[in-house]
Amino acid sequence: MTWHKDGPGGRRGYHHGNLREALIAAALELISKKGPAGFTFADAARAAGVSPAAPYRHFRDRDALMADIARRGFDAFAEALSRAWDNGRPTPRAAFERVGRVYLDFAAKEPAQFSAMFESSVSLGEYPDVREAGDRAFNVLRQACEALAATMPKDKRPPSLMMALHIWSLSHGIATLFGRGDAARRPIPMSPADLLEAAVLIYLDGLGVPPDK
Amino acid sequence: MTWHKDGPGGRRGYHHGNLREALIAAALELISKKGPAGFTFADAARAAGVSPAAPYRHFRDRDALMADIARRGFDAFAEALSRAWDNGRPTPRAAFERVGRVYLDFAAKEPAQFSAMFESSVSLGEYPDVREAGDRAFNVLRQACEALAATMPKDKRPPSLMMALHIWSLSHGIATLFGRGDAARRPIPMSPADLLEAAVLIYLDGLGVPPDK
DNA sequence: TGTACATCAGTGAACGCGCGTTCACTGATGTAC
DNA sequence: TGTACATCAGTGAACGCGCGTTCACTGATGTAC
Repeated sequence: MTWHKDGPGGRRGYHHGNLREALIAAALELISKKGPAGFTFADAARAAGVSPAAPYRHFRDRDALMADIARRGFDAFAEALSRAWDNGRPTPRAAFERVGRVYLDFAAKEPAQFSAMFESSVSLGEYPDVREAGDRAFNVLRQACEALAATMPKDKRPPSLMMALHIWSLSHGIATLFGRGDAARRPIPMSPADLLEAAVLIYLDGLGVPPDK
Repeated sequence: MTWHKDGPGGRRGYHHGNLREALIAAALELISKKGPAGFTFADAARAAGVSPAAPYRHFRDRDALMADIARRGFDAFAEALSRAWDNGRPTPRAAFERVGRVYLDFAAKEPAQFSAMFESSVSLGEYPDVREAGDRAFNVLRQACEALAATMPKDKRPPSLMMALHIWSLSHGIATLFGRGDAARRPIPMSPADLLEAAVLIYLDGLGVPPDK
C-alpha cells in the first residue's frame, strides 16, 4: 500500500483519492438523512461520484461497509467517553455526570454513527471487531463505576458491572427515545440531558454514593 | 361491510378469508425472523398465499401495513401494562414492579410488534393513531407513577411525569440492549428482569418512596 | 535520469432479479325485487 | 323461493426501475533496473 500523506483537509491518492473514506462519509450522510436502512451500496457510490462497481474494491458488500462504520463509531464513542471521564477528575462523581452527558451528546451529534452502532443489525458474530470496539466503550463506563464505588465504604459497594449496565441502559433508553434530532420524536418538557442528570442523581442517591462534599 | 362472525380460531370471509389479518400475521412472522426491514410488501403477499396485487385492497402501501402493526402493538402493550398495574393492587409498589416486568416480557415475547413500534420508522406525523396509541401506553405508566408518588408526604413527591420518563427510558434501554431473543445480543450475567428490578429498587430508594411495610 | 514493467483503483456495459404498482378481468358473495 | 344485478376481494400479466454483482478493460501511479 502506498501512502500519500493526507494533509489536514487535503485528500489525494489514486484516481478518486481516498474512495474508502469518501464512501464512509457518503454513507453517514445518507444514514443521517434517511435512517440506517436508507441507502444502498449503489447510492453510496453515486454520492461519492463513482461507478457502482467501485465500492467493491474496498468493501465486500454493504454489510461490511456498515460494520466498518459501526466499528469506527464505537471507537469514537469510547474515546469520547474516556475523555469525558478524564480519570475521574476532579472528582469521580463530577466526572461521572460528564460521562452521562457525553453519551447523549454523541447520540445527538452523530446520529448516523449511533444508528450504525445500535440499529443497523450488523452481525456481531460476523464482525467481531465491532463487538470488541463496543466492549471497549462499555468498559470505560464500567471503570468509572468502579471508581465511583470505591468512594464508598467497602461493605456497601454495589457491584460495578450492575451499576454500569444500569447507567448504560438508562442513557441508551433516553438517547433512543428522546435524544435524537428526529422530527418525529415525542416532545418532552425537559431536555434529555436534564432528564438523564436527574435520573443519575436519584439513582446514585439510592445506592448511597456520597455526593461531592 | 359484511361481517362474518369470526369464531374463536375460525377464520372465514371472502375468497381468501380475512386477508387483512393474514397479511399482518405474515408480516409479524417475517419481522421476527429478519428484522423490521426484513420483508417487502410482495413477501407478505406471498406468505399469505396471495397474488402481489392483493394487499393493495387492504393497505395503501407497506408503510400503512407497518403503521397498523405498530398501532396494534401499542394497543396490546397498553393493555398489558394496564393489566399488570391492576389499579395498584395489592400495593402500588408491588404493582409497579409488575409493570416493569411486563415491559420486558412484552419485548421478549413480541419482538416483532416491539420492533414495529419502536424501530420501524413509521412516521408519527403521517399516522397519528400510532402516536395516540403510544401515548395511551405511556399514560398507564404515568398513572402508576402518580399513584406511587401519592404514597409519599405531599412536600416530598417527585413530579410523576419525570418519574415515568425515567422508568420508561430505563425499561426501554434494558429491553433494546439485552431484552430480546436476538442471538447476536451481548450476554450479561443476570437476567434483564433482575437487572431492571434492581435498578427500579435503587431508583425508588433514591426518590424516598417508602418500601412496602 | 530514463525506460519498461507491475500494480491496482476505478470504468462502463451487461446480466438476472425481484420489487412496487397498474390494469382490465373474474368469479364468489350479497341483495333487491 | 328464484332470478338478475351489484359489489368487491383477489387474479395474473405486464411495466419500468434500480439494485447487486461480474467482467474484461484502462489508465494513472509506483518501482526495478
